[in-house]
Amino acid sequence: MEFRIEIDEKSGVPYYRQIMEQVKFAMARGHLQPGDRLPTVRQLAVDLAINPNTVIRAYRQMEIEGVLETQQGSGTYVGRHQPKIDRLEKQRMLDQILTDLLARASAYGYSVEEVLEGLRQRKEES
Amino acid sequence: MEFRIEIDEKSGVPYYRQIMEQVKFAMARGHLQPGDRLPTVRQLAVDLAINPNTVIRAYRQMEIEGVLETQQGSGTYVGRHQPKIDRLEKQRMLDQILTDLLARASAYGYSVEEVLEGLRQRKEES
DNA sequence: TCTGGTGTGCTATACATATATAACACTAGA
DNA sequence: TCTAGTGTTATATATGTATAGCACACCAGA
Repeated sequence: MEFRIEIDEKSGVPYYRQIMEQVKFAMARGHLQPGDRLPTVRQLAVDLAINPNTVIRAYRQMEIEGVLETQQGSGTYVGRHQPKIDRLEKQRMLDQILTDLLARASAYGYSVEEVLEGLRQRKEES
Repeated sequence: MEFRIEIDEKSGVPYYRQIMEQVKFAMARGHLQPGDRLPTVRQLAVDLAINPNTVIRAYRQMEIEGVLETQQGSGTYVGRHQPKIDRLEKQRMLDQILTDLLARASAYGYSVEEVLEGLRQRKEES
């Protein structure tokens, strides 16, 4: 399963929200299918180096929303009701990421063009 | 001056950070030039319908970083003396920023191409 | 000089976020 | 039945975020 969560500590976005967003995006992309088992609370907490309560908060919130189903003693699973992530929301998230990127870059004197060029080189290398 | 700030209440990103990001982004794309006067603390607070202290926090943080200069009684301005940064460190920082970006983008399922396209659009807008 | 607009400083309050720690309840498998 | 692993709950603590309100200091212009 190509499903990995990463926490950006510098983004200012609460950890539990980052977890929720990435799980939902993975579901929308099909990387997480209904019935799939999510990482355990404890394991994900260790992987992300955060407190288990923070993972619980993200999972529980998504269960309330109906996108996840938890079975105490067994695990947390992807529910049948897929979250709706429309084009607008995807665009908004990309905008947010790009704004954050450009803000950091400009703090070091980079222009949009320079960032663009740097990214092109990255792409070529891979 | 085509410089406008908007607050996304749903994003989870603190208001003062959104202000900082957008000011820096406007600088990067040239919409804000050194010496330009920023909106007053009170005016921006009214426009964004937030508390003046939140605006102050954003401005003060950027002054500490050296990107803004405040003149009490007069206003807040884009700094004329942008911080000098060692070229090597600058290059290293761009690498770091790009790495962070790509990690975050991939966590949300965006491809390098999508990120590139988003950046191109940003460039066109400026 | 006076006045209005500006940034600054401070206190207080409320809420959100994340942590640490410990216990509890349920499930699956040996 | 026992055990390990799972999600759950609770308490306490620290920090971050945003608000409200007030007083003060500085500057430019009338």
